Amino acid sequence: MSKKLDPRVRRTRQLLRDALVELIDEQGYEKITVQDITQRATLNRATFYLHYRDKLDLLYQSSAEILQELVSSIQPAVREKKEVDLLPNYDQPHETFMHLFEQIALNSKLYKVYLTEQTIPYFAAGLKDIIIEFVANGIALMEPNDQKLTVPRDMAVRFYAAAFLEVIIWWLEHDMPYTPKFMATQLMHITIKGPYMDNPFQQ
Amino acid sequence: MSKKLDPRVRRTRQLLRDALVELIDEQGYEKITVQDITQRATLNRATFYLHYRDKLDLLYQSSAEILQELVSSIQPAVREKKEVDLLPNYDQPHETFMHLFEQIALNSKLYKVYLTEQTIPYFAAGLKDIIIEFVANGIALMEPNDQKLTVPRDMAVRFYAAAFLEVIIWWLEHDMPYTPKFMATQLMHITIKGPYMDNPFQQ
DNA sequence: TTGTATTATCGACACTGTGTCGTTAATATA
DNA sequence: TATATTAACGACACAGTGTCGATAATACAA
Repeated sequence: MSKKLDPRVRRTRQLLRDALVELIDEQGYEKITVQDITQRATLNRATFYLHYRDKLDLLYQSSAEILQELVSSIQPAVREKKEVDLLPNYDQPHETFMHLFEQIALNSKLYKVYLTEQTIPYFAAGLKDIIIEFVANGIALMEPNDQKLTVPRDMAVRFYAAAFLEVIIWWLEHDMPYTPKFMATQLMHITIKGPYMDNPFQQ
Repeated sequence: MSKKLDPRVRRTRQLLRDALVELIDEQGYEKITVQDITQRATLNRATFYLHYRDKLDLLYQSSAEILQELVSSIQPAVREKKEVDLLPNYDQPHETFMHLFEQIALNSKLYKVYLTEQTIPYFAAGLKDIIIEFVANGIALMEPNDQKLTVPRDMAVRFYAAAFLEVIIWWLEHDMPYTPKFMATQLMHITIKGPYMDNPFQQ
């Protein structure tokens, strides 16, 4: 991944990406101009165009890189586990989602800004796609038979993926009041039992 | 609501709003300029500024109006019902959500464009807020005691609201393959029973 | 340590889109 | 039909964009 890239180039790109996050946090994505970004990064505006096509391109590349790191950090941890350990268990947090929360906590400033700023394209959608993968795998492992699902499979996958993403955003908006382990456990609880402790509708 | 507004003004605003939806569908929100919008609406660019501050203002006002219509159309239908009829039931679709799907179907072109275009600010968030209200009311009616919820109340509310919104988007993306009644029933199923017909974790 | 290739800086340019004039034309309603 | 309201139109200064060519700085290899 990290080729022998000129340190100056890495420095310049990092400055631009940091400036972008800061400015989005302060003013919102829409209001920002390339001029603003290069000014904050203490770089010449022409330098920006040596690295990115426009403001959106900078956002896309930053997002893709962050999300790639997220996936890379979770895959190996999960591969070590045996399949049986990945099955949901009411009192044990799911490994994948625990790692997900942990990794996000390491970059919480960026995730919070990118996920809560309403005008940011791509990032939330990209993260949702990643979670969709996880959820699809989890449901497939638990129940491969479509007939034994309460609703169409892809509807269920989208349902839980969006719900999980929302809980992540909730957690960031509240400045991470619980540990990743606790959060992953909570997801397990609500997914398995639903919202109510005593559910009169369950057989 | 509808004051004695000059017909020409209503016509102009409608032209601008229709042009906005069309152009977002064709090119995406970010690429569109005020010039594009007025050209499509066959209006002078200066006329635009007599009604809206900028592109975002047009989007906000259109969104707010559509969402206001949605809420207005659901409230009276629900008020007629007795409280007991609003409690969830496994084989009956929830009234509120059935009306929600029906109302969205009446304006499906706009909802589809506004909800699936990733770069549109506000609209999805606004609809989510509305659904949050419905969900919060539903859970409060079903279980007023916080101790008897599996997770913190506001976490559960956000969880299901985001999940419901995602199912609406799924439905629109697939060009409404099921009736509103069927969709509302499906939501009831997955919310009450979870994704699996036979759930070994339920007491 | 020095030479060379790469990258950043700088000032300038044409271009697009914005927001706002003042004037003139069109039109809804009384 | 009169009149008040709104739209159309052309013009303007301005902000931001994307791209030049020339010059300066710097990383890295010999």
